[in-house]
Amino acid sequence: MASYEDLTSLSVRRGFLWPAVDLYGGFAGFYDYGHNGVLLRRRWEDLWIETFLGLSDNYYLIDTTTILPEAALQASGHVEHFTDILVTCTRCGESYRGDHLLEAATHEEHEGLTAEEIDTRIRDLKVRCPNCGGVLGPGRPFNMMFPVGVGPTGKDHAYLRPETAQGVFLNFKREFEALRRKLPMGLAIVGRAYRNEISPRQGAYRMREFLQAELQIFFDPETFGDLVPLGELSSIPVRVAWADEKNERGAHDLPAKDFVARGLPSWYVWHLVQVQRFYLDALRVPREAFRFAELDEKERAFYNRIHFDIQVRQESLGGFKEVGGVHYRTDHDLKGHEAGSHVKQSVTFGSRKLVPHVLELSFGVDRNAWALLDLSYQKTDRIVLRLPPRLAPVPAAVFPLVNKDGLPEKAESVYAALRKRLVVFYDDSGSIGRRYARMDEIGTPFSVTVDHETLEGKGVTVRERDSQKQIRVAEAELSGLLARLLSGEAVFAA
RNA sequence: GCGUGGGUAGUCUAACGGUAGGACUUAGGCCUUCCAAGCCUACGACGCGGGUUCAACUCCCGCCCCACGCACCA
Repeated sequence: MASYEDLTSLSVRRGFLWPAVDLYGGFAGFYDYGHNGVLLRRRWEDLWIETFLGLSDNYYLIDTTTILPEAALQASGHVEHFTDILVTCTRCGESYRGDHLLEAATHEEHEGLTAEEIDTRIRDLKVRCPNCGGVLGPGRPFNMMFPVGVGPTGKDHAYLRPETAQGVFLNFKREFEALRRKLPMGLAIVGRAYRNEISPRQGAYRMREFLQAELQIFFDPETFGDLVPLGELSSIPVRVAWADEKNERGAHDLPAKDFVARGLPSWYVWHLVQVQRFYLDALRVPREAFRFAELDEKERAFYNRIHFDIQVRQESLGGFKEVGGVHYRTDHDLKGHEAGSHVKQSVTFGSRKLVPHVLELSFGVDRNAWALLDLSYQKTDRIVLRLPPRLAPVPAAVFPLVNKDGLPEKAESVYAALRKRLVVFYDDSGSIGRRYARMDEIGTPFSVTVDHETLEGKGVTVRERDSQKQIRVAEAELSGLLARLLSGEAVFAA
């Protein structure tokens, strides 16, 4: 159980993350990572890459620019759909989306109007503030994308990318050739994206600059289901909250085949199962703290036909919170870029000529890192981060039991040998108990102590974080055993 | 963006219109044969800017930042 304050305090004290630029009073929506935060995040990324690129031998990582010219984001639909005209009441100060006000007054769609057009219609229709009846002020455009002036004149309009996905779509044809024209093809990016959030909140949850890990899978909708057959997965229970249950606190289990019975494509359900495995088995998220949440048509982004959020229940954020999503984007993006660029995006695969469809597995890296901190946090007489061993920033530490009798020298040589294979931390300050406690706070699963018996050739002790129990291990077997404990090949048995 | 509450060492917290105190942490030392022990020492703070005042951490104004509620979240 971790309160928001518990986690921010620990994060700052132990070098995970904190508000950016706090030297100058802070910068809302931006966070910096310290040494342990970066290690945690990178271990999550490694596991993500291993898991999701491992779904096929034709899935790869690419890397693309974070600044995109207006034309590309026009074609993707972001320039239009990302800009809202906001209107503020001059009396009570409430803000509204101009198109929503007009829609309520006329029951007609008013998409894509300029601020001036909205002002004119509000005046003509005598629309007043729905809250207090006051006079509405002038409309002003608000774009969720950060504009960037490129070149000496700044006249070449560009934006910081609002999602990594567009970088993949822009490179689809290049990679389809380079990867020798095979479907399905998966292209992933782990990189930064930027959104000018109106009010960033809750630490790493809603930021203006954040890390995404996204895999775009290009496939032929006619055959994809045969390539990833549900088979024995069809009876696997999947945690879900349907759109009409989204406000409920929990979720229920439903066999995968029942999702298909409800009309979802079997290949989509197959990927839900894989994502759930990643959370439950690899990240060790407790079953009751995980769920997919269905989004109905009103909640979905303009490009998604099927959309389930991936949610993790976090005490510090007040319940289930989105950490990712599984999005069926159809051929929306490639068709959009085909129309915008006048470059054909259709390809020939087998006997079919088609514009491939896209399934997007999208994850917020910062949100996932935060969720891990939240779920791992345990406070009794001391604080312990019960991270899965593989995700711990520092997997092992080495201490001399006392600083005399040649123990520090021996411990340093054990440390020197271990660090050739692992990230290890050496500490000889304070009492032995204090050193264990320090490692517990950053989630280090195993601590090695050199004592007097070590000098007699009786090996070292290995202490496990969660049980505080110890086993004695011969020096020659130490690094091999630690490696097996971390990978999960061996279990700690005291 | 609106409203409410708030901002004092790394963390948690106290007080005051006149020398900003403690606890924990950290570093060094003594001691120590396994879970934040004890003793000594040291480092370290009033979010930023302006105003009032002989004097402002304290009062006033503006800004920044944080939490919560509303709105927003393609």
